[in-house]
Amino acid sequence: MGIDWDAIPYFRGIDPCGLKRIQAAGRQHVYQAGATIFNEGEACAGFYIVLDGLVRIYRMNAEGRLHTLSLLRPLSTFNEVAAVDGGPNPFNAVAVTSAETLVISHDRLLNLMASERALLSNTVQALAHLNREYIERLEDMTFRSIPSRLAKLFLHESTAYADQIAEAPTQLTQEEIAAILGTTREVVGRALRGLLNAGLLKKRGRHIYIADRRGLEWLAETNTMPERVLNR
Amino acid sequence: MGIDWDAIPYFRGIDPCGLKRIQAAGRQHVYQAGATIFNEGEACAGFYIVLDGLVRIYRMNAEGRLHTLSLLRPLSTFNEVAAVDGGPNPFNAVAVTSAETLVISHDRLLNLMASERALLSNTVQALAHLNREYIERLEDMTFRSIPSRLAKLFLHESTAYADQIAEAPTQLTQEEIAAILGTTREVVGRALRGLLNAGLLKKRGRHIYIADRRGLEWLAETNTMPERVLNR
DNA sequence: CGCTTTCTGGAACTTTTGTTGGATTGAGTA
DNA sequence: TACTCAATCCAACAAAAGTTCCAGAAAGCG
Repeated sequence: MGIDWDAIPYFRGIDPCGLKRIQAAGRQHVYQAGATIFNEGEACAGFYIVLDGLVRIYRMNAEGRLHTLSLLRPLSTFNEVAAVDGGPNPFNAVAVTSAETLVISHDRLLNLMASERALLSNTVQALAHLNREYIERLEDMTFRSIPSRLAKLFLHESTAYADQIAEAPTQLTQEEIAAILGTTREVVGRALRGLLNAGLLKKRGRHIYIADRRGLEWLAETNTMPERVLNR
Repeated sequence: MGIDWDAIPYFRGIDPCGLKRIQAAGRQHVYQAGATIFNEGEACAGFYIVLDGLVRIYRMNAEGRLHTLSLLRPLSTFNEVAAVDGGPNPFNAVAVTSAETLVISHDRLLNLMASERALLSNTVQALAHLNREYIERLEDMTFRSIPSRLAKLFLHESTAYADQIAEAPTQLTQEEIAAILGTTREVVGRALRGLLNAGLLKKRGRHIYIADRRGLEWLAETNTMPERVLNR
């Protein structure tokens, strides 16, 4: 099956010939659910493209608590940093579901960047974008409370799927959410209860829906619970 | 006065002719102590090189608490992310002391990168490096306690100046340290007292010295106070 | 279906961090 | 020297986050 290269920012504007060389430089890998893709600190594993499945990028502290930096779906890329500078992998990667990836080694990536001008400048753009994301997350961790980060997560996940009023990151367990926010399950449960009580979220059966988008936005931005606005 | 271009990673390996063109593309700016260089969210201010003085890169939350992302000395660079993607500045920059900078606008930087191959690939490396730093700081914020972050800061600052056993970031006020760690002055004071009591740091007059490097490293890595090792 | 496993709800408690406010020190300056 | 301003110290308190524990609910499976 062909890959939709244009859906991956790194490969935009590269001619078919170049794409062929890139594909030839890559190796495909299949992972079972739960399989480790690579570990933090190990020698550079190369540049990865998720072709199928779900991949978790995470870090773990000494006590075993883990922080999910991202959950990646197909056509997302990861480990660009190590792939580019050849240093050790900056985080762990694991296949959440069974997954398939395309890997380009550090050496080959450098070669490709040397011959494909567009790849090089796309990489600059992509790295800049990544940087912005990290700065944002860093500020979330320093300035925002957990309810606020949770609100942000709901807003983000809901718009990611569709702009419907009601969608929500409901397939995520509290454990997963905790790992994303960098806290523990209990705390997430408490915060979730808080948002439900405040009327920002609503539960129907298993699923949680956004009840008050404005309120969530307020909470996400200001870190304070919105005054109970009962105008609806 | 000439600039030591080789001391700036971005410009390594560029021939004198290219350096001349780069310098020609830059504009020099002088700032008084306390002057704002640019603000977060504003249109891209370009690529900055600190030529003289001390520059603070920071973010601020709604309540006015500020988070110092870095304090930059001469020949450091900043705002590369916005300069490269042309987006809004991701943080604020202010001259702490009177300062001098060289600025290259987004447009000109793109032109230079188009003609100077080495600049382009150096930028990829530099952005990757920046990324690693942010990942590291993100993990510090998620996993480490304030005493632990403080220990890390002391270790980092002390080695930054010299590898002497006793140096310490003592010219920083508690207020400054608090902004770097993303907390408040009081908390820093308390943590500092804790490290002094634990015998990890020592105070002589105004200055604070590292008394037990091993202990600090332990604290920075494990987040737990080292058992009182009285073997000295 | 019954059993096991995973996920959730929620209370009670501890620890850490943030906040407030007053006392003290010390460097610089009139 | 006396005054002033900034930095520090420290205690007491408030709030947020982390921990422990147990009881139910739902999902998956033999």
